[in-house]
Amino acid sequence: MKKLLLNIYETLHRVYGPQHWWPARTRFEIIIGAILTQNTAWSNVEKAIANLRRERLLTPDGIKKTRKSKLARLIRPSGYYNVKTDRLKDFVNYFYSAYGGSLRRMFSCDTAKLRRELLGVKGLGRETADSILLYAGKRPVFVIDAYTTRVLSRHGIIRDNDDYDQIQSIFTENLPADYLLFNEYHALIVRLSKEACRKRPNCRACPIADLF
DNA sequence: GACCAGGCACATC
DNA sequence: GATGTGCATGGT
Repeated sequence: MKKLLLNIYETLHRVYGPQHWWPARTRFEIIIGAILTQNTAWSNVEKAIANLRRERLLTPDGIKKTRKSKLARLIRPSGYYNVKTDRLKDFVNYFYSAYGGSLRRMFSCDTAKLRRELLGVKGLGRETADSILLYAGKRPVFVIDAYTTRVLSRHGIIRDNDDYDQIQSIFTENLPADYLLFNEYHALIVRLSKEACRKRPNCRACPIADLF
């Protein structure tokens, strides 16, 4: 499995090149994006992010001080806007009460402790917490999302009923705990899934098909 | 007009 | 622990 996973990574990296993830300007923007993209197409999240940026609210203080009704209006394009407004508020409430709104302080925490804390915030599940840890915190935590599950399932590496932790352990038990590797690997999986592995798979365009 | 998209909380069994 | 449901927009 170790060899297979590295082969997949090397092949994807050779074919697609570095992906430069996460698509965001700041660490805080990564966190906002991670929440807004829950079960939502990224193109819709971009519109919401652009609205927040235009209003100069893409900051902890901006989210904290803005009324829910206004936040909801601005993030409307990303869908589930009432739910997500509460999630943004819940996150910044935690962020201020635990770390005084300082990303540097939050990310000076031990990874396991911070993950437990993030999972304790309503609205942050495993994927969102892990995305924050990996892409904003630069921690070697592998993110399992719909793309990852789809690719692994289609190539027979997992079964359909494997849960998040089981899938994640395939990566963490077989790869070195390297932030840059986990970042690039996950981004490449997303790229592969979009290019060749959608609902109607184009397996002839799949660069890793020969590795199995 | 159906179907899909980088989840999650909550109720119920 | 497993399963079902609500949340909502914009692109194909």
